[in-house]
Amino acid sequence: MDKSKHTEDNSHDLFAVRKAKLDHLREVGRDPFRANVEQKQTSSEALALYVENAEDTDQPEVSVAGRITVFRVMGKASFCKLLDRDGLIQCYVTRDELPEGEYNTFFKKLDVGDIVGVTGRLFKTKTGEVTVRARSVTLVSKSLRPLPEKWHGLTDSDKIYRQRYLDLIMNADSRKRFQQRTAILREIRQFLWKRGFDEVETPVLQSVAGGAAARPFITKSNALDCDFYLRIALELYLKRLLVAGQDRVFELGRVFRNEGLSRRHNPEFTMLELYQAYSDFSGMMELTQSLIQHLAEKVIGSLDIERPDGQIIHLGGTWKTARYKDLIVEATNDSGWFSRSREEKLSGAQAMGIEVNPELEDFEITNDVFEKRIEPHLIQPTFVTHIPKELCPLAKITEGDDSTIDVFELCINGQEIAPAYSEQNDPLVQRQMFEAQVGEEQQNLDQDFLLALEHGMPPAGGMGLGIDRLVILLTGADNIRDTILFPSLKPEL
RNA sequence: GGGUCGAUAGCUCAAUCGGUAGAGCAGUUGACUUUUAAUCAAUUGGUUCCGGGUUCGAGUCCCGGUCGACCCA
Repeated sequence: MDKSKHTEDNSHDLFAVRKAKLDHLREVGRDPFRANVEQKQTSSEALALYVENAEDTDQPEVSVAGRITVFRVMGKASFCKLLDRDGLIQCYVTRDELPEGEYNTFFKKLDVGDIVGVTGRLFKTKTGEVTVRARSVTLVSKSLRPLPEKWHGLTDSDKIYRQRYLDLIMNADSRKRFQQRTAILREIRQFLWKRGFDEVETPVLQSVAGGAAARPFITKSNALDCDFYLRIALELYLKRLLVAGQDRVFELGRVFRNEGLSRRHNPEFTMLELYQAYSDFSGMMELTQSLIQHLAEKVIGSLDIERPDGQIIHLGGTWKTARYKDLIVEATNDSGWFSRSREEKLSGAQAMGIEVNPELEDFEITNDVFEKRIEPHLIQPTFVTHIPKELCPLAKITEGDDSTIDVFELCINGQEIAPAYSEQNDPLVQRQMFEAQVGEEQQNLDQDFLLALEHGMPPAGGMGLGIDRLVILLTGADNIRDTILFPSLKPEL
């Protein structure tokens, strides 16, 4: 994009007009970028300093800084609004209150988008808006590109994602959502620190991508002359730390899955995984519920969350639990479902209108029923328990029922958001489960992890929480891309 | 991967049946010392996503491609 072409009349060329203004500033000895300015207050801090019912001359002086987003020149007086990290503040600028000549030769030539510092006393306009009466305006960064239109803002979804900075400048909703995401991450850490968990960092580059069933990204180390996988889960390294004696650990980090993109999937996404020795899946149930309730109260300020469709999700109280098998029996209306043959399940699922890959294993057909006919309807928080052992090789078998494992999947908002287990710590059983899972592909078996387990891992509860889906839930977003600052997109050219 | 829809000025959008590409905002010039999408007057600005084709004539129809959104897998 070359916007710097020169023509006779370039008043239509917004870049050229601003570049000419920039050149002029340099000619008269003002550096349009280098000068800094002291920001003594943010917009909201400044507004809070206003003294009600006091004379204008008794109001405090403030120094604010930010990007001009509104610019109204009305002859010898002007209003502009500055956007900073807290929001907007209005400034009132007049010819007579700026230093001699500044108003006409400098201030009026500023543009929407420029970043300035403004100092002056507060006052209230006749429409009641607390405003800074400027006695000085300092340009600290000239903007060479126009901002999107002020009323409609930026709506082109492609531009919103590719030029997120414009979205964040223009759309207060978007700013708020990402501030909430930041607050969620902060409050997760606060919550876990209080419970004695330590935050750790484990490898992103792994020679075996384990801990989940997903296709990894592959990359290459030049120095070590070998391939690495980008991690698909955090689990196997965190459990090594349980072996090491770190009884309460968590990691909050990016994982990568080389699979499709959708409203609910981004190739890189953020996971919380935590492990607590001498706990189990029921301990995790308490922790998960408390954590999410804490986040809702602290960040959103309510335990009732409204979805984009208006439905309310109630996060208060003790959440419902339901056994996987009971949900399946209810959905299929077949109390004998689990004793049916593979072929009977296949035709049963098809009779429910589910497109099933006929190659699928017995338990996979059942899980298709779960994912397509049950999970989407679990809007209110529900712990789904006693899940078939085939679905997760890393958890302990339920005592008294060797077909299920000590697990829950927390479903909210129609999607799985957090699985938790009583972690498998029998190295021999773990090896069998792994071997059954990887089949012939022995290179996908993490021998080093099994070696660690053979040294003895304390019994532990573990939990994984998909942060992006949690943010969708708590902020009422309807798309994962609206919760990720820079979602994965195809290159433009 | 499949289906549907979309891409026109910096931004948000129009453009009838295939017949001179328009508006608002932004920009430029002028007026205006309490505005709130400020107002008033004048005015500039187009590779209609890209490449082919049909046609006297294509933003519009056809074919191929790129990117995106939604739905499905």
